[in-house]
Amino acid sequence: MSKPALTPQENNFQAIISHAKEYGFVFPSSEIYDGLSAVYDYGPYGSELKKNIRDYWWHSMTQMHENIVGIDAAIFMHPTTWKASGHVDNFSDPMIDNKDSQKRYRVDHLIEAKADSLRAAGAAAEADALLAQMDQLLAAENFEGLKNLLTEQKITCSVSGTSNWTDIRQFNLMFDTQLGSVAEDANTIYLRPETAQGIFVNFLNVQKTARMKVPFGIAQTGKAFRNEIVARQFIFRMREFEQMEMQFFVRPGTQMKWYEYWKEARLKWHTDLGMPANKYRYHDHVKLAHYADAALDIEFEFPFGFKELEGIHSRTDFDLTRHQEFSKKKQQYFDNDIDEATGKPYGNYIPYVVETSIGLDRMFLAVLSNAYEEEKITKEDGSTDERVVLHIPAKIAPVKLAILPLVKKDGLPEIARELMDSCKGQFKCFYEEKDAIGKRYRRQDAIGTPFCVTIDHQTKEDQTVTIRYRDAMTQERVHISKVKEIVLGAIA
RNA sequence: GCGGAAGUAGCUCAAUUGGUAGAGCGAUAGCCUUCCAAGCUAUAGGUUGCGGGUUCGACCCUCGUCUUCCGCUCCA
Repeated sequence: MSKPALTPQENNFQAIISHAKEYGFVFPSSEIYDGLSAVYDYGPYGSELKKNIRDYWWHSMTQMHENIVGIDAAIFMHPTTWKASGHVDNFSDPMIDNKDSQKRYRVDHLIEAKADSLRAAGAAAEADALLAQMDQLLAAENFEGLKNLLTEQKITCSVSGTSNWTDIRQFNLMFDTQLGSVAEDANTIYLRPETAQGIFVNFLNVQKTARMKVPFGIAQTGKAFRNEIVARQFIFRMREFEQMEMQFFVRPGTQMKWYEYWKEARLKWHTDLGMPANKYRYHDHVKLAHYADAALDIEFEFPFGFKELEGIHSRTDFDLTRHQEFSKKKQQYFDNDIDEATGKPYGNYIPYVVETSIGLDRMFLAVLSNAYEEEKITKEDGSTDERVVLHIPAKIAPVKLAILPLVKKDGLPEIARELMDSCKGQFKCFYEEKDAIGKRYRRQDAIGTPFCVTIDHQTKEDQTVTIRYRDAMTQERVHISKVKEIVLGAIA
């Protein structure tokens, strides 16, 4: 068996991963100990880029929308939170593999399918009994019993047609740990598998203290943790990842209007950043999660195909209602606005929620893979060359401006240092006087610096410098005093 | 998790049938002073992913393990 050739896209993805490591964007976690599966660290330029993406999002949410405020909730939450949210019940599924076909199934799906076929054959009572038995075994976490049930019911794999099953295993997607220093007194708590619940449990705190009126939103960025069975594709699916999400609380009945609004608004956020529209598409969910009445993904064309980048979910009043039930604390809002239909205030209700949730690490990967180019250059003498350049939008580029004295003598470094000092308080700058100027330009290309400024001997005569643009590789002379405003203009 | 493939310096790769690792690029320091990586000098950097086994001797053979990639699978 020969090794299948890599497609150009896969090849490109490998190159992006290598580039990310080589230039200090993303490192495998604990690499000196052979790494830790599906965990990555962000390096000097990676952490700048990630922070810039987060800031751009935060700014667009909490600063550009007067009715959105932010919070920063803890990763640890009361364990009941996850019972209310449904994660305890729905986030851990008993799985089983068929040894012949090597297909994996959720045990409950297999049994439900059998029940459906029984019902179709007119044995509705038998089907109900089967499901009742399954629920009982699931509740008791009796995996042996469940496997016996599969055997008794002669449930087979649809691919191999055999019932050569492995043992049932539980995959709990939530990480747990102990709260409290004394083990026997400890309670099991979970690392949050999503950030959303931190917003829901603070709904009234925020609404009251910030004096918010429906419709309004609460934004948050932060880490979430999922013990994925398979976590792969670089930073696309990690066990520890960062979400940027906003829960928008609306009057019941208006959720579809807001769902449409945020569907448009969120795609616009991406294109406003300069990301290409043709690499985006919507993907409507056909099968909805238990909490949603509408849901879609904004997908991005990664090097390995179109994949989910962001989700827009109409979560109804599911979460707040559940928290009200479990906490016994009312989660309602009093709406003083007049309902034109009745002439009276809308009164008390539990708001509906439209969620926008984007993976920061995925956005990082989208930006990086979109930016990466191995560009062929034709030089003035007709020979060709190649450069690796990251076309990162200037707004979020790790370094905005590189300041380069043409030579490191004749007083040029002093002028360059002066410019450096006047700019570095406003945006991230990089100073370098080593090596030929062309080499320094290429190094900046590799980390996506949009502007380079070169101080030469003419600068001493007329205070002009050369500003060189990353994408077009063109350059022009401008007065040294204009440099700061050119950069600020591009990143505002 | 299953199946397949791969791990040698920061990167790309070498190293006859098994004989105790080299190059280019890159990096660092200096010289040169030149607007798109190409000059000169020097330096650093590897228990060959890790751990056993076979052998006089292992980068090479073998077993295990870790990591990564591909295909399934899973994914609020």
